Amino acid sequence: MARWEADPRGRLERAALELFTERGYDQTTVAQITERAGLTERSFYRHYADKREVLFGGGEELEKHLVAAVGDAGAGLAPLDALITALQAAEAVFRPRDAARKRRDAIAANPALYERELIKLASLSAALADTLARRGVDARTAQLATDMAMSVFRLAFERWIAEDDAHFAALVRESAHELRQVANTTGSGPSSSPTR
Amino acid sequence: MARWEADPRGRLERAALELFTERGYDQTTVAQITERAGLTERSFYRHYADKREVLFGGGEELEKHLVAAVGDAGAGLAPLDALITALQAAEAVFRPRDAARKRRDAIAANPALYERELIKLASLSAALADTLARRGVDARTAQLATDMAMSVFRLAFERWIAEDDAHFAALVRESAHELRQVANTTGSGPSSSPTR
DNA sequence: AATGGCACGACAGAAACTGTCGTCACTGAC
DNA sequence: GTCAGTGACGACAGTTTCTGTCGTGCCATT
Repeated sequence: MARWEADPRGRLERAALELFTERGYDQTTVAQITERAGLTERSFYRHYADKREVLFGGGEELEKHLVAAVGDAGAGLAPLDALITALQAAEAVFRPRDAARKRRDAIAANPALYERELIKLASLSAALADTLARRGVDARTAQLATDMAMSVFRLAFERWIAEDDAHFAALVRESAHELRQVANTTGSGPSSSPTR
Repeated sequence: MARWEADPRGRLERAALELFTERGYDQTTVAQITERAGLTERSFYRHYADKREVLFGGGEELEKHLVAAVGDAGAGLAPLDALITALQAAEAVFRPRDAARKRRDAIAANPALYERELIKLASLSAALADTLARRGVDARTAQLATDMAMSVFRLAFERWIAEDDAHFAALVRESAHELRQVANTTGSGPSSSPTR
């Protein structure tokens, strides 16, 4: 017989999301989370660097997945095209929509959690730009392309969460198309009609 | 005679930047900052919501300045053009280059500070997008245009800090030009030659 | 059966932050 | 001139987050 219950991280993450939803992030202490999950406060910090981190367990998985996808798609495509292509495969590592929604609501309700969300996205962005750079793309070009791709990603993800039967890849394509329109609608740039 | 020394915020911010530079953010306590600035720990939290905030005093000023500039430039320009035009006036509210450099180094050396930097930029981004939206720009278009403008801003600011006699407005124009090139270099978009 | 690794509990403590109350220079009304 | 605010601060206690350290018992390897 095992000395402790299984899957401590899963228990902590579920307990945390419940409590954050019930009473808010600030009003729940780490002691309450660990009490509900059935371990001690000290053990919480063995699994997570700080209190916020308990909501961001899947971040590395998404990063690895997208970095690999950019590697695959990178062949003959322009940097932004490679990124947009890779993004379309992201839905595979998303949480179920309702869990993603609860998590999003908790983050939106608390600036400290939003800060953490931002640095996770920045880390993802840096990893993608680095992947492009390793494939010979100029550093500034990689940065600009990745920033645009992340803008598309955020927009598509918001819409994916909001619309019950949305298909993420389609939202990515639509958003990327809109982004290119916005980039080109200008007095000084090419006045060609948008992509079709 | 005044009961207390003048400019407590200025003293706190200078003391904090000194200490962060000398021994790092994590290794300096709020008590040390307030001791050097000549007041108590409790008063620190009357001026700043938390320890990190002491490095981000000028954020509101930049935000107001840019929001106003977008309002002025908004007339007949496309959203992204209005933002890029506004950004070119940002240097007026920058700190001296050496102070900006120290601040940047402290932020780059500490993830917690970088998180705060990101949420400040996100707040600026939201304010700019809101300004566009108030002028009748579609919400998604405003978001995409603002994200691209912020990408240009970050890139231009990095270069402004790195190069001793750089002119910010010129860096903004160059970076915006590069961004449009990257957006257009694609198999599906317009294949016209870049802006000149 | 001995060995070491690993995940956790138990405990102590530093540092970040908050609540509350008292103090005193300054301000404006009278 | 005086006298009740007001505002900025000090003093102090308390909570919560986070860290350091050590001990314990299950488990796998040999």
